[in-house]
Amino acid sequence: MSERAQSPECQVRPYDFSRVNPCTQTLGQDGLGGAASFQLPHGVLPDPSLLYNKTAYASAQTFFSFAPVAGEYRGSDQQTGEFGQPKHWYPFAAPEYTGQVPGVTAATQPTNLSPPIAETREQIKLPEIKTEKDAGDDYSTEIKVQQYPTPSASAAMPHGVFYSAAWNPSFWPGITHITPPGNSTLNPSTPSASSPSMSPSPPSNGLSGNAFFSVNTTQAATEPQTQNPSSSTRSSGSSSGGCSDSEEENLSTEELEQFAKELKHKRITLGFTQADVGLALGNLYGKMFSQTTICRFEALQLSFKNMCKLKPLLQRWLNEAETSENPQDMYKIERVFVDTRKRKRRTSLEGAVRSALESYFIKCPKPNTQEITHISDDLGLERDVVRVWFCNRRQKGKRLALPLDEECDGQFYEQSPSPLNMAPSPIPSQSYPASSYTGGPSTLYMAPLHRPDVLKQTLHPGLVGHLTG
DNA sequence: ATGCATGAGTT
DNA sequence: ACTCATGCATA
Repeated sequence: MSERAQSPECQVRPYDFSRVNPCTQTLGQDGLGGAASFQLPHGVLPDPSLLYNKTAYASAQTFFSFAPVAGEYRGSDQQTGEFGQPKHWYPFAAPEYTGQVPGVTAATQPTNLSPPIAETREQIKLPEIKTEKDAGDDYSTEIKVQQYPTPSASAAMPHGVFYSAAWNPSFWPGITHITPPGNSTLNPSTPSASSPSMSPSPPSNGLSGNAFFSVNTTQAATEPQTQNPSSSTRSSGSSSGGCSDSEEENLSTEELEQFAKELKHKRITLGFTQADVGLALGNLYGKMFSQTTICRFEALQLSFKNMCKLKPLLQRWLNEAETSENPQDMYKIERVFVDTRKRKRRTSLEGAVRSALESYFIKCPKPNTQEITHISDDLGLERDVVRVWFCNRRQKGKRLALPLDEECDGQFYEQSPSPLNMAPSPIPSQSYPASSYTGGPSTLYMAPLHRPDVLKQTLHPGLVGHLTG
């Protein structure tokens, strides 16, 4: 069994809403019609150009010298509701609304109305890596504000061109293999929103001119989508089987891919942001999600299981949104939460350090305590930072198949017999295929590996298992 | 959109 | 100590 064969299959638990994400992103970041995008993280007007400027990972080379103390922490001090809009403020983490009745369309009654509190945080700049040090006071009581954007933004219309969904299905259980001859999973010819049937209810947004806006009421209507058994061997793993909680059916990759695309498309058409969707889910079904998650869902960057788990919810939301008279209501429910918990300040690793870590990773993706210490020592990082980095790196490696070609081509990293022997090779490897990041969103999800053999060298057994079956 | 962090559940 | 789901913060 692979690692992913874990059982908590239906752990769609209420979660803890004490930490609700505030992401106030708006349309435009989707890499699609990017037009109207006025998001204000902290009252700072971002430069639209920035959003797309994925200036690769400037692979700092060769030295660990201290980064040019160019403060990277934006001086985002406050954000005193600069939107004339009223904001509902929940002084204390709203009690879980898990028990909410599905169907309560956006009717969330604000318990308390208060002016948002200004949040003040100080910036800490460290030479190389920025982390929180004594910032205990920094984020002890941050107020998260969720404000809703103007639906009109939906004017920015996509054109049906999405990223070339190329997340590697081969990492998912059930997806037997890569490139099955013929009916390959990655069929660019997504026959999805092909039927130009107008939506049953063009939202009051007045944006109904999208001829290609197809709504498959059949599919969306009643979520029970137990369809398409075409998915070969799925879910074999955890025999925990019975997931009474959510209808996580056997979905095929195509389906998910298809749905993700559809979701994104329609979401944008309806004028919702990813954050809106996440919020709406919470209000409608009691499970809130962040912009990040919705984003990852659309980008197919979640695990297969996770995708399957979320699909039904999103499906329902989509259905609601399409049917609703006032889709805007769905996200009008701006909320503010107070997160009293402290979170370590996100450390920002310097390019060179990342490269070094990457090198280490290639040699040994799973360093033990000792090795971690060694690495952290060598790079002058906190052990935990290193540990977490590796965790995330592994996780990332599973989500999207890394452009292994690049990594494997670099001959210098052979899998040393004994990882323990890792030599601190600060060789800023070209591990980070910066090139691939410059070409825009679509290039990121590049070529899913088609070389299981090569994979073995780099990935762990568990994954290989899926590949070689 | 993605890097780093957190926490629950596993192994 | 790891995996996995998820999210905050940031580019």
